[in-house]
Amino acid sequence: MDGLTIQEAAETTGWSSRMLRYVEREGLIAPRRSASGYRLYGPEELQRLRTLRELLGEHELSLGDVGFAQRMVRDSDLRGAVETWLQESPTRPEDVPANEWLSWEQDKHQRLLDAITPPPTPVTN
Amino acid sequence: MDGLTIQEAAETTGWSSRMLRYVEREGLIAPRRSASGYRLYGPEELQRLRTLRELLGEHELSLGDVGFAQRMVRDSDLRGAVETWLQESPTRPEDVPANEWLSWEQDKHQRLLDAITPPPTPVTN
DNA sequence: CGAACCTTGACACAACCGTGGTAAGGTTCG
DNA sequence: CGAACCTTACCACGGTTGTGTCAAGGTTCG
Repeated sequence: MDGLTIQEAAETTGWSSRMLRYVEREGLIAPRRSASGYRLYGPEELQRLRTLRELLGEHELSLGDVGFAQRMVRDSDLRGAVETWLQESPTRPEDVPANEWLSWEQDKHQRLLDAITPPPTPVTN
Repeated sequence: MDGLTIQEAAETTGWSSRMLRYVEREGLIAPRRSASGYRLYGPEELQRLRTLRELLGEHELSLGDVGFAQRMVRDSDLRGAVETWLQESPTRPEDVPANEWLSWEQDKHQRLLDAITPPPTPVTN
């Protein structure tokens, strides 16, 4: 069995083994399994666990938040919907198809610029 | 007083007035106030409330999730940190501290030796 | 003026979150 | 073999979410 067991991983990352299972159930870090079902944490998972810990500590966010961010990265449909809503204050109908999330990164400045120049759009109720 | 009061807004948007206050406390939609402190919902807020309702209905997410997405849009520091973590999945052995590698390599051979005599145990939990 | 609103604050409550523990049973390994 | 792990599943418990309701007091407007 190469890879650390859950308890060993817990000790080197600062999580409890209980939380390691929880993190996995949240869809964030799922180590591979041995033939008999034991979780086996490799260096990569250990590193991610540490940085995850750091991330949670530095900003005010929850595992659920990170899980949600991940969902948005993977589900472009969801991401598009949320992004669209967030930018909807200045209300504009036709919008970019919101492709991959990288466009989010690359376009962010443009989008911000767009967002602060709102065309006065009266909505008919 | 131009603008709908909270109850009127509730009726046209499908939220309860209670939830309208809650949505506001979540930082999502804050209508302007009259001189005496009454919430006054304009067409734009009403529209946003409706689309927010739609968004929550169509995807499996919470007000908190949308609030978090908004935080990420506004706080580029936070967004950067989360994005960085999410992209960190690819294996990068160089990032692993040397001492980590030591214990890793140390155990590896032993673990491998142990692993080459695996009884194919069917896991039946 | 008085009914019908509005405000904030508080109590209530189910459902979930984060976390620990325990139990019953399988796996590893000296 | 037997101690020390591992697995899942469940109980517990304070905290947060989402939602309603009620109270005490201010505002609007016919």
